[in-house]
Amino acid sequence: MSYAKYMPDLSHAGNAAAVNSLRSAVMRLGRRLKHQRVDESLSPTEMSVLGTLARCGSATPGELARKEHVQPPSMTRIVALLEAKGLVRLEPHPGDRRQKVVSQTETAEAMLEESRRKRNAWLAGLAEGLDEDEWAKLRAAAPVLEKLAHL
Amino acid sequence: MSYAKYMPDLSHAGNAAAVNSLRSAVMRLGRRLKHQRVDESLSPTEMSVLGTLARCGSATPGELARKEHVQPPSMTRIVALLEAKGLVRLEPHPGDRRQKVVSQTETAEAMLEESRRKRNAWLAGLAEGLDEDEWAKLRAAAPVLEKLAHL
DNA sequence: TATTGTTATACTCTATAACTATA
DNA sequence: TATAGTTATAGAGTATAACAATA
Repeated sequence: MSYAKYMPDLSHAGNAAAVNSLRSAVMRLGRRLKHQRVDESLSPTEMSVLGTLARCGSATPGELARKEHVQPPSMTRIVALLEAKGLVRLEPHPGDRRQKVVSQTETAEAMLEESRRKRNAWLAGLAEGLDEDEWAKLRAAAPVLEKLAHL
Repeated sequence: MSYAKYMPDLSHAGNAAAVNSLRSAVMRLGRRLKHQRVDESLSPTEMSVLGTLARCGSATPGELARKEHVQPPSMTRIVALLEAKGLVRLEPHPGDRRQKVVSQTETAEAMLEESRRKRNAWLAGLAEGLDEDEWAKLRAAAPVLEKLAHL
């Protein structure tokens, strides 16, 4: 059709292969990482709620339900289970007696840290098969992937 | 404790931050990509079975159960549902009349291709917020991530 | 006797609908 | 009257146990 110098957008076509490769690798790695669980008794959503609380500090059941894309009754049950396991604490909402405030306990914090450690160790073990040049490329791309994940 | 030049292993400590960053970004991106579904009526495992069949060509129900980390009775049900939807074909196993051979249909192939397209488009849209330097880093790391995902 | 796949049944997770308490 | 959360109930997905057919 036309030459590259007149079509800067062709660089996007060049990126298409990279995008396809990234999608495939990220989804596969993500699935395998998810299997590295530290507590088999917690469901994926329960783990996710703990992660959200770790990021946000605390939240009401309604906020959690919206963030986890789950209906309020499901969150009621999840929060009750997490409380029974000593992983979250429930307090009355200051200023609205209908609401509650959910926050993570020290136990949950320690469990999340152990979970991150375990997954990091698994990934690092997998990456032992890489040479120094490949490591360098990963180190360079890591911050970009993080930016992408939070866009 | 000691100096870097006497501890080449410290390069692994230097990689630890990258590993942590990668783990976090890959899991988050993976979760978000999983939500970009082309057919809401298929469960995650059903989609995964189709993906496995696309990679392997065909497999017996027992092989599929092992690959998907699911018990045989669950795979019986999944295969039956996929067959009812016209996404897989069942044939007798040549040489062992206890087994069956499951393979994907053209319909499934087309659906998977559309699914890849949709996720690629979503990811490419997200990555529009990156500059050329960041793109270059992603392009360089993409093959490494693919290698990692298949190790 | 061991293995492949199926049937019968129960458990877990989530959803919708109806209800209670508070705003 | 609207909103936050709960209770009651149903549906989807998976597991275990018991069984049939074949190796």
